[in-house]
Amino acid sequence: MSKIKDNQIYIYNSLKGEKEKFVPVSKNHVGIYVCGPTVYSNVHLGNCRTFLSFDMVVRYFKFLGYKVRYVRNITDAGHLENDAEVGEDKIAKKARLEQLEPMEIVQRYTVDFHNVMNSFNALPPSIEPTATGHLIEQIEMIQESLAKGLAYESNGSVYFDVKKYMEEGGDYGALSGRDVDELMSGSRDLEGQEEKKNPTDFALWKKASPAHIMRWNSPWSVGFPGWHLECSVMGTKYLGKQFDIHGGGMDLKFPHHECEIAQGKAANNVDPVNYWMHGNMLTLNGKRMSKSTGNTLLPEELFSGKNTLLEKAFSTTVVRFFMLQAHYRSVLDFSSEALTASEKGFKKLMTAFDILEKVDYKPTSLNKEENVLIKDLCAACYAEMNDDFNTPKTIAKLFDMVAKINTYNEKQSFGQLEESTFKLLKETFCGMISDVFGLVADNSGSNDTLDKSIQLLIDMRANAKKERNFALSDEIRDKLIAIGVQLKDGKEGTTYSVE
RNA sequence: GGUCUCUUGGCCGAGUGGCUUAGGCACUGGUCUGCAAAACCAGUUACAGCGGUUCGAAUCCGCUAGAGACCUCCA
Repeated sequence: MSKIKDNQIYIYNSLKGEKEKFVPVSKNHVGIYVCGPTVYSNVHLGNCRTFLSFDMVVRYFKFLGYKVRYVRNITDAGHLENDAEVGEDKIAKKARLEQLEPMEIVQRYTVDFHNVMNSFNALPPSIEPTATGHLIEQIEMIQESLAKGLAYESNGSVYFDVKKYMEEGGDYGALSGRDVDELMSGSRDLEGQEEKKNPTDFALWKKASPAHIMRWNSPWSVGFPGWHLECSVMGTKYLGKQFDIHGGGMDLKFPHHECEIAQGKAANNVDPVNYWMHGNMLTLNGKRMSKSTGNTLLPEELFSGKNTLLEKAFSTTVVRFFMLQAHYRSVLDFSSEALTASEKGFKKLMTAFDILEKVDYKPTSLNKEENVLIKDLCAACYAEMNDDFNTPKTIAKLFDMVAKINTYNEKQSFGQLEESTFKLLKETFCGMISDVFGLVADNSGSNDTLDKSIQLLIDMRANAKKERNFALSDEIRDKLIAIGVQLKDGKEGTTYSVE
């Protein structure tokens, strides 16, 4: 519990445009809502970045001892498409093309999404609600807005009245820095526009066209809920009318999150969210990954290496580490070269991790300087994380620790640290890597049999060296490296690592 | 067209008024080794351009150039 007290987190609040002291609604508890995927196709790496960013955020809160309720929705209905078949549900379109039930599509890609998230070692949310599972609540929220005069019905559809909302003290545009008057004049001509009082008004309920397969009954028409409603409904239902953190990708800031604020405020007379967090985009070839433009990379292509952009296959853990090396609010460009560099650094980090996990601590005479240095490094890790989850800076500190760990290991001098300092080092270093960053060593290739086999070869090589039979000892070393096993000669004997 | 953001060394990527040598990768030298690798130590390369504010600016302001995001479904 004291860890919470010792670590005051500052969060960059998109709503205010600055870092703010994090004070939860309920002491030692965090309620966080993250906009989940629209399940009409495979999630790509760009989608993954956002979810992994917030996975790190949730993990850090938990690491400090907060009780976290993490809600991340599945959007399985309601998003409109803006090409030839305007007004049609994305999911419905795909369903017809593939001659499948809409829910079959939803099921397939939900499963895919879960598999991908698992492979990245992302923690599952506490609640993963679906839009279709909350239609009653959505209809109720529309009714509330209508009752308050902040929404109006038009031709079977219901729209949110932004102008009225502004007149009653609303601040539509505050999150995304937009001027409502400009939006009123600058909006494009979209289908259904004539039903609206003003171009900025957005749909709460849409009457379904005959081609629209996903449809439900409502007091106004057979149709489907508006694009922004589900998050408002599910966020407040599970986290309260005013909750701590709402996260999502930068691209959702406008209009999605702007509308969410308006809906929430209209329904409950309070700002629904205290801290808005927006993760930045993962780019490919300098441009944002996007389903609609096809500029994407799928996780499975990464693991198999089957993409012209990739020189080789990469593991999920390396990709995760790569992403953590950049701050979540910065654009990150994906490239094979950058990933290769990360992979090498990651291995170095994990080697030190293994050393620390296995080392036997025996106190010797105290080295005050080193003792203080380690304590400072540990404190710095927390300080960097507390500063708007600055993972790249935290990682820089971890690498400083790597140098220390390696030196201590080589000189067998962990004992020069106080026992409490050693424990702190282990807890901080290993805790940040595995608990907060969710990084796990790739031990896929190693097991007991392998370990014994390689140990046998190490012994044989040692004997060959003793007899100065370097041809044999080098052959063992070189052939092992060709297989992917690297021998490491140290003062205390030879160890190995598996590629 | 409107709104906004970014431009850091060979590459990735932090930083934000005066020592951060950020860190990683790569490279160079050294220690270790039978030779290597690994590890450690040391070192090199920088703040898009121009002008301004300031005792001092990569960091603040302005202009120019380039890139990107949002304005429409999108993490």
